Amino acid sequence: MKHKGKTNPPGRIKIMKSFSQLMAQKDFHSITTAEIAGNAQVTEGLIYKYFKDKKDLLYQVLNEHFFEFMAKIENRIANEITCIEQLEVVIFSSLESYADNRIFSKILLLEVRNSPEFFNSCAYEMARKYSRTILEIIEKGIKNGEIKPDIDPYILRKVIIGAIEHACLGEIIFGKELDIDNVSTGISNIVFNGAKV
Amino acid sequence: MKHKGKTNPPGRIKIMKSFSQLMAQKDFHSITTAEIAGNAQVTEGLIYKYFKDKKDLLYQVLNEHFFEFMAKIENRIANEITCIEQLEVVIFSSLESYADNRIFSKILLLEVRNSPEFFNSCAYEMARKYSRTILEIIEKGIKNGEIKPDIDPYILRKVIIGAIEHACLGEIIFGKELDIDNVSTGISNIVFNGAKV
DNA sequence: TTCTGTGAGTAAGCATTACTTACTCAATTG
DNA sequence: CAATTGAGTAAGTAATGCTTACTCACAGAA
Repeated sequence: MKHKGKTNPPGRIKIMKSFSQLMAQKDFHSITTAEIAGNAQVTEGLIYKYFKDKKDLLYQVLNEHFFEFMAKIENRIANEITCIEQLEVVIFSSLESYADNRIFSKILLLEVRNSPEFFNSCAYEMARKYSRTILEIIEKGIKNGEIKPDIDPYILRKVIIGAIEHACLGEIIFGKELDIDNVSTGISNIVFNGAKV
Repeated sequence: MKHKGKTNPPGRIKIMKSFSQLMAQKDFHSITTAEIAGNAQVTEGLIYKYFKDKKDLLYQVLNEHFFEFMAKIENRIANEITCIEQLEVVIFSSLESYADNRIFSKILLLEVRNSPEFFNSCAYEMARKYSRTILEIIEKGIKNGEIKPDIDPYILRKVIIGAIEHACLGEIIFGKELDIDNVSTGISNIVFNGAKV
């Protein structure tokens, strides 16, 4: 019998917690279902009552984190007036969220992208929304004259998201400390003012 | 008996070719050793004569591609005089290489980063070299007055590499066509001249 | 020529792992 | 109280990555 998603039984919660803990220690593929179950003090079979497969568990954990991430960012954007300031807030908040939620960033930036199923998942819808938000701010900024009219908004978005994600990779992979203020103002400075003298 | 690496027997070549073909079709984890061997018309056991494990095969294929990648970039850099032009060449050539070598970019940007062993591999050494080259150009550009002195070279590098990699992800994941000229001049324009009016 | 060592390649098995099936038990609900 | 439903379990299965013990061909030394 499959889980309908109406309730949230303790077993389901324990499994997700256990899995999150393990994700902090090692990569997805080297985590076994036996390990997840053992760590959650549940039997292996129960995992498959609540999750289609191991990857579905990954996506659902990711999704939970994504909600918080988006809520925080959208709140902060609402407090800014100019488009440049809004983009600066996106850069800062993204870095901050990635930095103090290692599991989230690890899953999103390293684990899910290689499996095609992800792009049909609920978590991917959130990612698109985030991306769309950034594009809309850029387009608004071009219209109201804050951003140069000859800039391609899609490319500017690529630069911004790319910079954010790459800045976090070092942190995630090597556990390096990330100076969020420094890096976020650094990125903003380059992207908005340019590096050339 | 383990392979010493002195010769390059036909079986080894067939295995690498077969694996590359399969990587073009699906992701690493859903390729089985049986499939690799079958496609190469070799027995499964032979894989483990030439490669430590499945991942080692992945790294060795990646490494081969990396050599060409680096050779091309270094050649082109040598033809440019100013640092800005050199960085523009790095951006253009990276996009070009990623775009017309899907397997290489797929492996490097999607498959290897999540496994810690990669960072002890030979291929990772190449990646570091690439990264170091970019940093050195930036530092030279700051010294000779082409690049603003208040720019943090590490952050500028993050922005450049991040933009390149993110621009390629869409291509790799969704098979979208990438307008290399347009994207590379777009990235250069933003990074060097800034997006703000 | 014969002997010997070595590298290429194979066949069959082993251990682990993701996932399934058929079940129990307790709690609701009509 | 009977019936149904959801939480949880125990034991298995198929498949997959990897290992082991082997054969065969052949190049060079004696």
